[in-house]
This record gives sequence, structure tokens and C-alpha cells, in this order.
Amino acid sequence: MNIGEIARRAGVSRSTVSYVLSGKRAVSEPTRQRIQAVIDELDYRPNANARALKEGRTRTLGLVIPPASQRLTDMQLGFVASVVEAAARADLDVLLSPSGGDHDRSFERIVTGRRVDGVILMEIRLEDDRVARLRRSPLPFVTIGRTAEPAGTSWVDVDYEGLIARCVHHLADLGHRHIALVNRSAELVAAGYGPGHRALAGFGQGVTERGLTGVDLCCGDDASAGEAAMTRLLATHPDVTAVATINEAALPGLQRALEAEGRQVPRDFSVIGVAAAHWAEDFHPPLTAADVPTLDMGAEAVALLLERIAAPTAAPRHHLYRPPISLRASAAPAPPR
Amino acid sequence: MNIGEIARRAGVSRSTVSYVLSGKRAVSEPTRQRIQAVIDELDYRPNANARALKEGRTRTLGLVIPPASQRLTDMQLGFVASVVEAAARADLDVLLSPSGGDHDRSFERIVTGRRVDGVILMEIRLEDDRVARLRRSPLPFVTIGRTAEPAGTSWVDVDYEGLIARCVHHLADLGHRHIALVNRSAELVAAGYGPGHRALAGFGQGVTERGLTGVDLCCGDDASAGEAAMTRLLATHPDVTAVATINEAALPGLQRALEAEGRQVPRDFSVIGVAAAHWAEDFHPPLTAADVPTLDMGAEAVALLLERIAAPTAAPRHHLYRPPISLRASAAPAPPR
DNA sequence: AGCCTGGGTTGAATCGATTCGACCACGAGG
DNA sequence: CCTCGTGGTCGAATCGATTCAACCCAGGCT
Repeated sequence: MNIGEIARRAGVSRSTVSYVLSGKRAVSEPTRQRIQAVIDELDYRPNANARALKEGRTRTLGLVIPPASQRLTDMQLGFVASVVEAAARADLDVLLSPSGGDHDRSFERIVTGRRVDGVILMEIRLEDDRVARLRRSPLPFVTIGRTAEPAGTSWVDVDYEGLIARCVHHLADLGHRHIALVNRSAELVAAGYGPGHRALAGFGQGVTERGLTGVDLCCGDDASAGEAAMTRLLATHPDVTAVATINEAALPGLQRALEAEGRQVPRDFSVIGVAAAHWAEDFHPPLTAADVPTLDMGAEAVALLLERIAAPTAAPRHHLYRPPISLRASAAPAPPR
Repeated sequence: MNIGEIARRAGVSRSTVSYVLSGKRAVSEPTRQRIQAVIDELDYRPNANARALKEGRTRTLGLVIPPASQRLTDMQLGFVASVVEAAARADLDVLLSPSGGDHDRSFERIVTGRRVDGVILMEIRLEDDRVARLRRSPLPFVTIGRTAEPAGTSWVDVDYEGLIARCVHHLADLGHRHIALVNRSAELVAAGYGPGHRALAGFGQGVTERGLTGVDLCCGDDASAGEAAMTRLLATHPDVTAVATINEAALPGLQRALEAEGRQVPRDFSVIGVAAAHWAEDFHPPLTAADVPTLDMGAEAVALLLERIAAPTAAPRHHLYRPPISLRASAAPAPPR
């Protein structure tokens, strides 16, 4: 069933039906009603491909997610969900591409097959092949996260550096002298994963500013890895009384290891972090943390992308999120020595 | 840059270029190489919309997920990830539709706009509007989960009824006499959510077969709800010594409440469930559970869908998963009275 | 009465592919 | 030498929309 069928049944030309659909030209009321009646009766909806072909836009956004092999963190999931929802609100569909490297077939299809009007990229590295690839293409895109050289690109990101520095200061204020940073996995950091490096920088900065001693360690993105990492930390650095972390997925494991070693949070040991908002509240004990507003960020990423699609030559914009640290129950004054 | 451009540069007709691309007709080797060279040089890729328009298929699958407002459970996330990955392996893209009810705009776009070749539906209710809608349409579809009347539809599902019954038997074997079922949220169950009802049936069956006393309760899909539910349960039914559950998201909360009440798992209290495979292992203590193979199920859903797309009139197939219960550390003999 | 204006409608071109039938040249077979 | 077959190529139709230019006709104005 196509537009011609509607036209025939309504006794008008195809163009008139099109104008009823789009409202781009005046159509007399009787004709309009007649056509609309046929459309309703047959439950007609224009073929999206034909429309996309002619109009040159697909009303679809591409979202590049980490390959499915690795489980999404809560924060990533929050981004995906909010991007999808924001797109749906704008009557846009979302095409998913689970892409790791640069020369991924799915990624190439999306970028070069004109299947989408724009792309949102996640899990950005300081040097990112995919970003480089998109910069060379005419396709508008926005990143959640940013490269080492983010000027010239629209992005949203979390100020991990500043936030972790603030966490360190908070711990210092509470009297902690020996603290640790639990980073993301060693592979991610080695690959130049932005938040990992920026968190490390912020940690170093905070530690030196306050004259603390700090250890940093990498840790896989799951509870078991967290448990192992924390067990090792407690063994090798028994004087550490607090950790800051950007690794939400490891948190349950950290907690478990502390319990196993008889360290009670927050009485004996403080935990503070940067985490998706709901995570922190749902944790036990409720986590003192900078609550990353994944919902807002995803929506903002979509908004920025729509801007770039509407005006590709306009100056790119960005939004660095710096949520305040919500004081909950997982950080407390350092235990007496 | 379109196929005409390539043809012009190579000095051939558009059809010849098309035949090089598709290989559907013989092209002399010199011509083929010349054309291929131009294609490579310009990094040309055919416009997906034009192709879809002509061919009548989009090489895209639709995946209908629960609306973004509610967070995805681990099992749902597992399904999404594996569907996306399986589709990518088959060089198919996945279009996401976050749809709750029947008359969702995004859902309608997908179903009727010919944007996808087929649809995978999740979170199926016993009476499901979306399934009914798709049955009326010519679009092939597969469900993860099944309705009350699943004949005539291709689906994959977990045998919640049988599995929960087995869980009950296992608990009975261990000597537990008073057990509880922690179901999904009251709203879901009230809405006719399949697993909720089937788990309840299996629970009832097991309990009567073994002459146990059983309580069942609904519980929201998050840790706090789980904590509240378990606290209430322990207060109202102090003689309960074990729970079975299909609500993975509530598990951390159940655990917390038990701890708070001084009940140690599994010494004083057993927990057993049906959960995504990785969840169970990552839990603490490692969860005795029927491990739902989300990866296989997503891949199988895609395979079934491809079958239906290839042969829409063939008899629908299905696959009911009945994973064995993996004995881990969360269930043990009932404590002495 | 003739002309102009403009709302309403239509026909035809176009987007970028695929594919069928036709055509051409060349070599084999009678 | 003529015909037939065939590998290789091309032209044109087609998929289902959008949109521009043209046209028609009714009403207002001079």
C-alpha cells in the first residue's frame, strides 16, 4: 500500500496526498478530509526508506556502544537508556552499533551508508580512531566523553579530574592520610581511556596538594575483580583508610573484601566515588559520591546532535558536568590510629 | 557520491557497477578491476535507503525494549546485548524502540513504516497488545517470552514454572519446610507478566507436591525494594528459612536485609533463584541458581527471526530453555529448629 | 468585458539504487 | 558462409515517496 493507492481511492493526485501528509501547501478542507479518511481507513503510513531517499534524512540517530562482549556498566546503560528515550521524545529512532575498533563493519555501515542523520559515540579514548574517522566524514556527531583534543567537536563529559580531586580533598578534610584510587581496568587505561587518565590526574593533584600518600590501582569492571583488588590493597597497604573510585561495577566487590577483612564502612574505612546517580543511592551503605546525571547527559547529547544536524557549520558546543558530591553514609572521619 | 559517479569515472553503465557490487552477473575481469579501483579510491558504499527501497528489505532488525524510564534488569540487558551482537555477526543493524503500550509512536513507526525486516519483542505478557498487533501485520517477529497462547508464534523463553518448581524441590530436599517466593513487582504481575505468573504456578505446584508451607510476595525490581520486602517477610513469617526468586535486581537487597536481621546465608537461610548466568556467579555468596543463558537466547531469537524472514509461511518454531540448577553456595540444609 | 491574483491541484522530475530484457560481438558448429 | 549461442554490457523501468513549475478557475478590480 503506497501513496498512489491512497491517491487513487481518494480520487486525487499523489502530490495532493503528500501535501496533506506534510502540510507544506494548502489543501482545501473537503479534499483534506476525504484523503485523511482514506489514510485512516487503510492505516497508511509512508514508506520510511522512500522518504529518507528523497528527503536526504533518515530521522534516525546512530548510537555506538561498546561491543556486547563486555557487559555495560551502569553508567553506560544509563547513557544508552537516556539517549534512546530522548530520541524517542523527538520522534527519532536509534540504530545501535556495537563497535570496538575503527574498522568495524557495523560502524562503517552506519557512518558511510547514510543510514543515520548523526551519531553519538561513547567510551571515548584520549586518541580515538572512531572520532578521527567521523571528523573526516560529513556526518554530524557528538561524543559522550572527550578526546585529548576536544575542540572542534560537540561533546558532553564528566569532569572526572575535578571530581576525583574534590573527593580527595573531602577525604583529607575527614582526616584520612593514606588513600587509594580504584581505577577502571588496566587494559582500558592502557588504551588511553579518558576518564581513567583524568581521574588519575585529579587524584595525583589532590594528593600532592594535601600532602597525602596515595596509591592507585586498576581494577576490572566487575565485583570479583573489585574484591580481589581490595583484598590485595589491604594486604599491601594496610595503612590506607579510604578509597576513591570511578569504577562502579567494582564497588560491591570492594565492599565484600572490606567486610571479609573486618573493616566496617564507614567506621573503619571510607569509600567515595563518582557513579551513576541511582547506583549511589541503591548501594549499601548509601554511597557518598558525585552523582553523574546520566539522564541529563544523554538528553543533552541528543540535543547537541540535533543542533549539529540542523546547523553543521555552527560552532560545536559542549557541556562538562561537575555534579556536587552528595554526602551519604560511606565516608566518615578517619579512624584514630 | 552515488553509483552514477562511479560508473562515469569507470566509463561503464550504472548497471555494470551494480553487478560488480552484487556479483549477480558475470563481469569481465578487466572491467571488474577498473570499477573496483574507483570504488576503493572513493570509498564508495551504496546508499542504504535506495537499496532498501528497491530491494524491499532493510537489513535491519527492530528490538522493542521496555521504556527507558524503568531500568533494565541484568537479564534484559543480557538479551539486548546478545541480540545486538548476533545481529552484527549477520551484518544486520538493530533499531531500538523503547515501547511500553500498544499505541506507542516509536512502535508504530517500526511496525508499519517498513523500517525493519523483522522485530524482536521482550517482556511479554500473557495477553500482549504488541504481539496481537504484530500478528495482524505481515511483519515477521519473534518474542523473548511467550503469551498465554504461544502457538503460531516463534519464541524463546525460560521455563520459569518448571525451574521454580525444581528450586522448591531442591529446598525441600534440603529440609526446608517454610519457604517463600520473591516475585517481580506487583504491577508487572497484575499486568499479566508471563514469568511472574508462571513462577507462581511452579511455586504452588512444588509446595503442594512436597507438603510445604509457602508464601509468595511481589517485590519491586531494585535492591531497596528487595530489602524492604525481605525485612517484612522476616517479621511476618519468622519461620521461613529459604526463598526462591526470579527477581535478580532485588537480590542485593534481600541479602542486606538478611544480614541486618543477623541471618547468615546459607547457614541460617537459603536463597535460590533463576538469574542471568553472570549474575549468579558474581553474587556473594555465589548464588545457587538456574543460570539463564541470555547470550544463547538472544542469538537464538535472532536465528528464529531470520528463519521467519526467509520463510514467512513456514511453521513457527520455539525454544524453551530449562537450564540446570547450578549448585553454588547460597543454599544449604535447613537450620535445626 | 478583460485582466490580474492566488488558492488548489496536477504532472513530471528526482532521490540512488536493482534488475530485466535487449543488444552486440565473437567464436563454434553445420 | 551463415547461424546460433553466449559472455559481457547497456538502457530503461521500478521501488515510494517529495517538490517544483505549471495550470486551472473563481473572484475582485478597473
